[in-house]
Amino acid sequence: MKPDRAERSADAIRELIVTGRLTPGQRLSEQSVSESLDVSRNTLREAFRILVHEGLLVRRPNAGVAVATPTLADIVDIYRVRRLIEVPVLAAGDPAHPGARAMRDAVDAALAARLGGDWRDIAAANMRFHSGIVALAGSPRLDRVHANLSAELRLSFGLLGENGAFFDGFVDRNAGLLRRFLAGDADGAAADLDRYLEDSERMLQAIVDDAGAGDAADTVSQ
Amino acid sequence: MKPDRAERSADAIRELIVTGRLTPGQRLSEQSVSESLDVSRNTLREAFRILVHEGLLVRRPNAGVAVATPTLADIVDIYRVRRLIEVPVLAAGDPAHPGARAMRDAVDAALAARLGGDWRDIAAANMRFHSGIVALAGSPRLDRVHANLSAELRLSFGLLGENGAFFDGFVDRNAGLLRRFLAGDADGAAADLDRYLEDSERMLQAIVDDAGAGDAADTVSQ
DNA sequence: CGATCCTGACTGTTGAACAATCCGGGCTCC
DNA sequence: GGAGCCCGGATTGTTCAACAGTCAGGATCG
Repeated sequence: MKPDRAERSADAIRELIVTGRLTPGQRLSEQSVSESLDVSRNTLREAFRILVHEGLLVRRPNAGVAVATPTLADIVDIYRVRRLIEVPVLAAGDPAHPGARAMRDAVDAALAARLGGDWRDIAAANMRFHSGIVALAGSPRLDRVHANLSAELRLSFGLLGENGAFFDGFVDRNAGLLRRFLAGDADGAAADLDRYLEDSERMLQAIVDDAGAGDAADTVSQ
Repeated sequence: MKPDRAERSADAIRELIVTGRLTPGQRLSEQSVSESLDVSRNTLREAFRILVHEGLLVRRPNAGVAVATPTLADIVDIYRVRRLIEVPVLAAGDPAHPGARAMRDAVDAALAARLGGDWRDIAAANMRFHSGIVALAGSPRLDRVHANLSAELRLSFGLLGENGAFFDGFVDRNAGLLRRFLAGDADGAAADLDRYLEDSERMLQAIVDDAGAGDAADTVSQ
C-alpha cells in the first residue's frame, strides 16, 4: 500500500518516460531530479538502479544516467519476444479467465478513445488489451516481463511524434480478434494476433526508420 | 569491464544465493553484509535493489531483505515460462547458430561432470545447455529473462539438499535432444524438450513437496 | 588557428546522523 | 504461574555532508 520512496520515485520517473515527457537520450542529473522529486541523492540512486535494470535508463560510467534511446534492433527484439509470449498464451487461453474481461474493457476503452481523438489514450488502451492477453496465462513472471516490454515500447513510441494515427487501424482488429476468441476460436484469434504483431512491427519499423535516419544512437540493451 | 561497486556486490550476493551458501528465508543485515563485502551501506542498498528486482531477495518493510523462499507455485510458474520460451525457440532454431555450439559444450561438460560426481557441476552444465537453447533466438531480452529464471531456479535447487542425483537422468536426454537438433530435426527436438521440461517440473515438485511439507512460506513473487 | 591546461561540475562512494519501527526481555498484574 | 504490557536496544529508511576521480568545455598560450 505504501511502497518506499525509492520505488515511488522510480514509478514517477517511469511515468515521465513512457508518457514522453522525458525524451530518449536525455540526461538525468542526480541533483536536479532529486530536488524536483524531493528525495535525497542516495534514494534517487536506488530508483535509478531499478530503471536501469528495466532498460528504461542507461548508465554511462562517470556520466550518470540517461533515458534509453531504443534502436531499430530493440524494437524488433521487443516485438519478437511479444509474439513469442502472446500468441501461444492466447491460443491456450480460456475465455472465462479474468484476463478476457480486461481485454474486453480495453477494447471498449479504445473505441471510446478513438472518438475522443487523443491517440495516447488509444495507445494506452491497446497496451491494456495486450496485458489482458498475457494475464490469461496467470503467470506473475510473464506479467512482469510483459509489463517491462510495454514500458520499453511506450518509450519507443515517443519517437512517433504525431504519427500516432498509427493505432487507429488496430482498434478494429483488436475487436475482431477478441470476438473470435470469446466465441471459442482461440487458435484463429492467435493467428490473427500473430499477423497483428507482424504488421505492427513493420509499421513501427518504417516510422522509426525514416524518423531517426542518420541517428546511430546507443542501444537500449545493457 | 569494471562494473560499479553496487553491481559487483549484487553479483557476489547472487553467487552466494544460487550456490546455496545463503539459504531461503535467511535475513541479510545491511550492516553485517556491507562489512563483509567492504562497501558502504548506501552502496549495498543499491545492490539489494537489483536483487529484489530480480526476485532473489524479498523486501519486508522495516525488516530489511531476506533470501526469497520459492513456493511450489513459483516453481510451477518458472517452468511454465521456460517451456513457453525454450520450446518454440528450439523449434525455430538454426543448428549453425553459436548457441548450438554452447549446447554442445554444455553436454560435454555435463558428461564429464557426471564422472566427477559433483551434482552441482551437472546442474550448472545443464543450465548452460538451456541458456544455449535460448541463445538460438538471438534476443538479448530473452537471454536476460532466461538468465533470471535460471537464477531463481538455482535458488529453488537449494531446497534439494542432496537429492541432486535428480539430474543424472537428464544428461542423456540432453545429449539425445541435441543430436536430433543438430541432425536437422528441430521439431522433434522441441517435442523432446517439451517432455523434458514437463518431467523436470514434476520431479522438482515432488521433491519440494515432501521436503517442505508444512512450510507455508511467503511467495517469491512480489 | 590549434593544442594544452585549467577550472568547474558531476558522478561514485563513503561515513555519520536521526526518526521510525520492530523485536525480545523483563516487569506487572491477575 | 501465566498473560499482558512496556521499555530499551537494534535495525531499517532516509537524509546530509564530504571527497576523490573523471569528464566537458572554456581560457590560455604558442
